[in-house]
Amino acid sequence: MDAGGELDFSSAVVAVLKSLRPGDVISYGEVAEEAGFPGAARAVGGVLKRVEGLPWWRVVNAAGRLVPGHEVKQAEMLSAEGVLVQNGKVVRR
DNA sequence: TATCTGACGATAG
DNA sequence: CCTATCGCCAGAT
Repeated sequence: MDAGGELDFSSAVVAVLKSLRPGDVISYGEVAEEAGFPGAARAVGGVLKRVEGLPWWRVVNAAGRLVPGHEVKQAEMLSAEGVLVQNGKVVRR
C-alpha cells in the first residue's frame, strides 16, 4: 500500500527532530543531512513551518540566527531549555 | 504537469 | 552589519 509517498522526506525530518533532546540545537542543513536529504535545507523549513507538533525552536540557520518572525519566542524556548542566546543568535558552549 | 513559493546556504557588494 | 543574487530541494496551488 502506498501510504502517501511524500512522507519519505517529511517523516525523515520529523524523525530527526524527535531524536533531538532538550537543550539541543541544530541547523536546517544539518537536519536535512541527518534525514538523508543533504541540500534540502529549504524543504526542512517548509516542513517545520507547515507541520505542527515539531520542536521548530531547536532549529536555527547555519549562522546560528533565530527564525525570522519567531525570534522572541524561539529565544525564549531555547533559553528555557538551557541554550544560551545572545542578540538573536545561538551560542554553543 | 507546470509554475511559484519559502522558518536555507553560501558568496558578493 | 545589511541587502542582493544564485543554487539547491520539497511542498503547495
